Amino acid sequence: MDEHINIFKALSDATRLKIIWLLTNINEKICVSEIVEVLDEYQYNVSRHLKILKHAKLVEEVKEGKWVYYYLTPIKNEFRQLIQEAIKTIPESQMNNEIHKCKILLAERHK
Amino acid sequence: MDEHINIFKALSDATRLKIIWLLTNINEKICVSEIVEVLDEYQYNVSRHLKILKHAKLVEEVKEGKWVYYYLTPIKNEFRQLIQEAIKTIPESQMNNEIHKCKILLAERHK
DNA sequence: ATTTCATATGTACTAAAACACATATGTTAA
DNA sequence: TTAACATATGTGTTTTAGTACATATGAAAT
Repeated sequence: MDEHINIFKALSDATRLKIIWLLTNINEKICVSEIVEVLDEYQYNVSRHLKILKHAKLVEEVKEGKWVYYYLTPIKNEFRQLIQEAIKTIPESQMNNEIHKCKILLAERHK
Repeated sequence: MDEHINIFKALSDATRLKIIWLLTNINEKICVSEIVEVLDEYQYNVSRHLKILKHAKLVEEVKEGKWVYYYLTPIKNEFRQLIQEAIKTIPESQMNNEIHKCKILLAERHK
């Protein structure tokens, strides 16, 4: 019960929902400074929100040099599966072009 | 975006999640005093939580004499559908026998 | 008409979450 | 070894959410 509530709570903030939405739609890991740029939010706030998402077991992290990359925790139960699918249905139009900025940024990265 | 956040926010409280879980599993409308008894919570708190669920468009109400019955808002989009299915996967064991009390209470009602 | 019952809400209090500033930690580059 | 960069966190402040008590509203029963 508490685990489920933690997940709902983690998703009930605009910044955090955007992060999860991005990770869901981009299907790549992304580092803190990239999220900061895409969401145009303070670095310390992004870090704190990521901590909450990690606590809810929605994301995991991997360190690579100076950077810390975050990615969706692999799904291991039906509840998470359905929640992820629900998030997938949130239309891109509602993300006031964060996704667009993100795509440009990721394209840069692949050069 | 805000609508989705409102739904997640509505579900991120134990009392409210229990109410939605009950409605999901009982598949019947239920009145305020019944929820009060089943969840063993103050009447005024239940009323307030129901107001939040109504605001998130998760429940609707129908008045019958002195009583106000609440029921799940009929599902009209995929997001809600998936959220409902996710809630359905939360096992009864996590609801520390509220569901049991509820079943007894509903059985009484059908006499 | 008055009492009783079911539900909702005003108001005050408390607790929890979000935010902002400064700064710490750790890593790479110069 | 110092400077620059990426990320995290301590602390204080503000905002929001939850709770409790009293009481209002409105319907049914006496």
